[in-house]
Amino acid sequence: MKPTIKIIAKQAGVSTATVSLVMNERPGVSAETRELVKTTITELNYHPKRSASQLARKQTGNIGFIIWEDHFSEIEMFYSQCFLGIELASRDSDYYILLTTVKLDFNTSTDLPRFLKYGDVDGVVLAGRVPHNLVNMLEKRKIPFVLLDYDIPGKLHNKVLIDNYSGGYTAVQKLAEKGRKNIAYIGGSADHPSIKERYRAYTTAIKDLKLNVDDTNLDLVYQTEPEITREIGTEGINALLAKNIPMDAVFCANDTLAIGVIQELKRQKYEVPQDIAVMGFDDIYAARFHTPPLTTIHVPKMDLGKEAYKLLVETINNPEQRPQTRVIGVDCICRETT
Amino acid sequence: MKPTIKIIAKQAGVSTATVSLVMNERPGVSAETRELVKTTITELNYHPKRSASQLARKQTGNIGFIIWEDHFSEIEMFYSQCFLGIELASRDSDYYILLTTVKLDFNTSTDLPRFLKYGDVDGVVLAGRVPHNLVNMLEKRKIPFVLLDYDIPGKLHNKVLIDNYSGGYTAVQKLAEKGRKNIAYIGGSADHPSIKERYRAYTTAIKDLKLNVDDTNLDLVYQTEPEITREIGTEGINALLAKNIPMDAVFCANDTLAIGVIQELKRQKYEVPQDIAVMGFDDIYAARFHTPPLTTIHVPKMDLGKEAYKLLVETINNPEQRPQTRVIGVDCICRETT
DNA sequence: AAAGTTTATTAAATCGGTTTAAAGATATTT
DNA sequence: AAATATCTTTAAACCGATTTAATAAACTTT
Repeated sequence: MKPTIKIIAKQAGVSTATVSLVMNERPGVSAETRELVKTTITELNYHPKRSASQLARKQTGNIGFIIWEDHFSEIEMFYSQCFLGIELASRDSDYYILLTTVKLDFNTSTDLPRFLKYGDVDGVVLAGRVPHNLVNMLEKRKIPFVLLDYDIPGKLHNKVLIDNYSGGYTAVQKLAEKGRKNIAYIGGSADHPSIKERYRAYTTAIKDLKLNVDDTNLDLVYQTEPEITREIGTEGINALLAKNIPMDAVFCANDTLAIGVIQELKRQKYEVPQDIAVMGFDDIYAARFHTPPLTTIHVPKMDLGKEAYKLLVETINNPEQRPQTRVIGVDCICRETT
Repeated sequence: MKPTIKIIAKQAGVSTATVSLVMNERPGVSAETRELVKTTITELNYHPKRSASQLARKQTGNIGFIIWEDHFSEIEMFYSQCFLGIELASRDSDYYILLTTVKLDFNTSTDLPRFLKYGDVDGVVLAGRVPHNLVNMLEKRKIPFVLLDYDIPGKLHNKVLIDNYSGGYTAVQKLAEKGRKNIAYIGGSADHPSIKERYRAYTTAIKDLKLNVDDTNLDLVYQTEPEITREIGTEGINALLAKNIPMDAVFCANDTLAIGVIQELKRQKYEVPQDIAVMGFDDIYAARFHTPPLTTIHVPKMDLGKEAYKLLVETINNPEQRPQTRVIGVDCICRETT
């Protein structure tokens, strides 16, 4: 039988109250007693039962992680890595992470994740694009939450963002450093805040660095609405090539696009990077193992998760704290496509 | 304030015991009382508190999902999909799934997942290749568990497997139906039980169907130990081409390899499928969107997870049940590489 | 040395369910 | 009609922690 707090108390010759105080590192216990209790705890290998302490504390000890179904299944591991960062960070705390997916066309009353319906979490991390009505609902119900790599413009929320702007700027800068003069941009999901920022950085950098002088109309840009896939990359590069404007580099809004672009360029016998350099964004797993290995803006996904976790826990412990925005820096990893 | 069982009892004019009996669908309550209690429960939107019922029931209400770190991060979503199947299946039960990763060189005493160390799960699903000492430990501690897509030869465990053999056989059969006579095999991770089975099916089918007659030494095989990557595919196809044996099709032990193979074939100006047909295995997300779309053996990953979940819950509820093996069927999805 | 503080300790209530055992009500047998 | 069996219902114990409020002990003041 696993030991309980009573066993420990009896064994150490103190009350359960004292044991509890020691376990939770709270004052009001003499040094000797504290020591005594601690050794008994380790001797008997005692671990307090979660359900009991949760019941008494009126906490659940769980954190929810919500992600759009398609994102978890289909995009190349980006958010899974964020999840892993959270899971890792949670390991030296008392929280467990409950992962669930939602559909984007989701109905607050019928599709609500179980752990929200039954109040089984103390807070929630929302990864990537999530239903706005879900966010509103959390706000209304005053459930602590953090947006991870997502932003609802005009709303003040806790959020952890990638430094998309500086990443985009660096990307263009690096290409310029390598001597590229006519740098194109290919982006999908133009409505996603992150992608918007990357594009904004691109245009600014182009101007600042006085690039694309042959192209006064900023015509080296291909953007579409749909989700980002390799096919959009293929489509995009073809559209740009068709314009017959000088172009010696492409900055892609993410790696998946970039891989699609390179594939198509290779098919059409362009040499990468000799003829056209390609820069991605995200540094997904495939980027490193691509042939040739993709130069890209590295996003520390685990760190994103870690930071979201930290921010959430702070918010849980301090509900009155004003919503915060934390920005995670990125850097360029030069591989062989530039 | 959220209603408690007491509130419900008072509201319905019965005891908490009765409410509990009704909630858990247990006998000993008259039809009218049952009805009355049920309506009060829905009226007040009552949900029993997990921690309280867990404490009383001496259960945790959690199921652990353990996966090798590298598998979760790097292999193309295979096990993430299995996880999703489990998560989905768990939704209409009372279990929550706790996902964690372990390193393969893992030490039972220092690296034990938290939920095992503290006894916070009622059972565990182990996905893919996992440390054997972990399995032994679960066995010793009599914690219910199910292996998902893994098998420790010579040991009797609960496990859910892919029908690798029939999948492999079908693969060869389909290629033969398309008129292919010299079918090669490329496989990595030769020590993985699943891969072994696929290879066994290949050799048997080749014999049964009297293929590869030009090659009496079964020399159209490339196998290596390391993890499966696209690069191994490239390596493999080159090794086979170098042999200069007639070859009009390649069956790859999984899709990742297959994609590597196709990439290399294209680079070397072979036409797929005209010159060489390529068949994969797994039907990963990328297979569908590959150019050309990959013909492959579809593995219903969500169903794998679902079945593992069902089996685990059965085992939890009936610990004396003998270990079971459940095999999940597969089928060939013909796309454009054959 | 008595009174007042401060510190250490614990008895007992509490969290919100489940379950056992006993009582109460009904139905059945003799 | 009394005795027995069956079905409903519930009081109270229990699960294993936390926390409050009271007590006991040690330390300061005057």
